[in-house]
Amino acid sequence: MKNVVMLGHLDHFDVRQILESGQVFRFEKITEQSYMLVAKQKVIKLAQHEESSSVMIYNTNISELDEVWSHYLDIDTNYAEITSTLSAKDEYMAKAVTFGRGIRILKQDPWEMLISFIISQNKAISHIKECIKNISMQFGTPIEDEECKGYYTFPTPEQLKDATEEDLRACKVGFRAPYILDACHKILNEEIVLNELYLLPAEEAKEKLMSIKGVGPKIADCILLFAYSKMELFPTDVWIKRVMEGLYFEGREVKLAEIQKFAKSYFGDLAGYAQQYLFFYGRENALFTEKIKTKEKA
DNA sequence: GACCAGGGTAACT
DNA sequence: AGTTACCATGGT
Repeated sequence: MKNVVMLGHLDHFDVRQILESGQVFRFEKITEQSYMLVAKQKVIKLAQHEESSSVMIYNTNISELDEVWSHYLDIDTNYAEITSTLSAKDEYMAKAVTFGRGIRILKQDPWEMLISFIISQNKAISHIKECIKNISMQFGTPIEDEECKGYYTFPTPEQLKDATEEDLRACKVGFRAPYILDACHKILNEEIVLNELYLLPAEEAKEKLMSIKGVGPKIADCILLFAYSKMELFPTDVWIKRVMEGLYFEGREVKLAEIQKFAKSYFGDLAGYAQQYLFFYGRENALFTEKIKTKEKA
């Protein structure tokens, strides 16, 4: 039976920061303090109390928390240690960690991450969310739930294989439609077995993923970080590139390879975490100053 | 209407 | 090996 579960005394856990840090796309903001989240073929509501910061998870129960959500939400990782190590690196990193101290890196489904980040290329996050919602409604399965209606699972490869390129374009994925179909085929004919990638070193897993059309180094890094917990990776998108150039390269433009090399030596096994704090800090600041600008104009 | 978004591919030197 | 045009779509 579904109910409510509370996570109390949990530091380094901010629902908004976790969901709005660009790692997950299947959520909706309900109020300032609560979100709906679709994951693991289920729908839950996450609500966080402003002062006590305790988290309520609606539409689940204790055993499901133990079996599913605790792992998904990365509850057992010691973020106190991670943040203190990163904060000691430099002043800016310390600021980023303070700003996003409630971030956790979720352990999401490899197949869903693969398709989601193929869609992500050269798109804004809000639009990525729309595309994924369209695809789920079109090809996923309605989630049977007394409390939460109108939600759909992310389609399996078997469900998605019936999609035509036109179907996918109708979901607004544009030129990425053939990429999605190629991913589908390579999974179904077992040219790539996603579960085997957990066991491979990051570099080998990355090569396999990049044999799929539309999957380059950045997208492969995202999949490996957000689904396979390869925490040493440092996905470098346009935001991270700007932040890194400003911080560690005196503002001059540098190659992706140079940023990767620096991040690997500077952040080591914590590169993935560092990347997430920097992304969240850099992006929220940029969006904030942009908002101020447009307000001044008006 | 140009420019940008959690980039990558293919066709060029 | 290193550049560059182009790729859909929506927002500013």
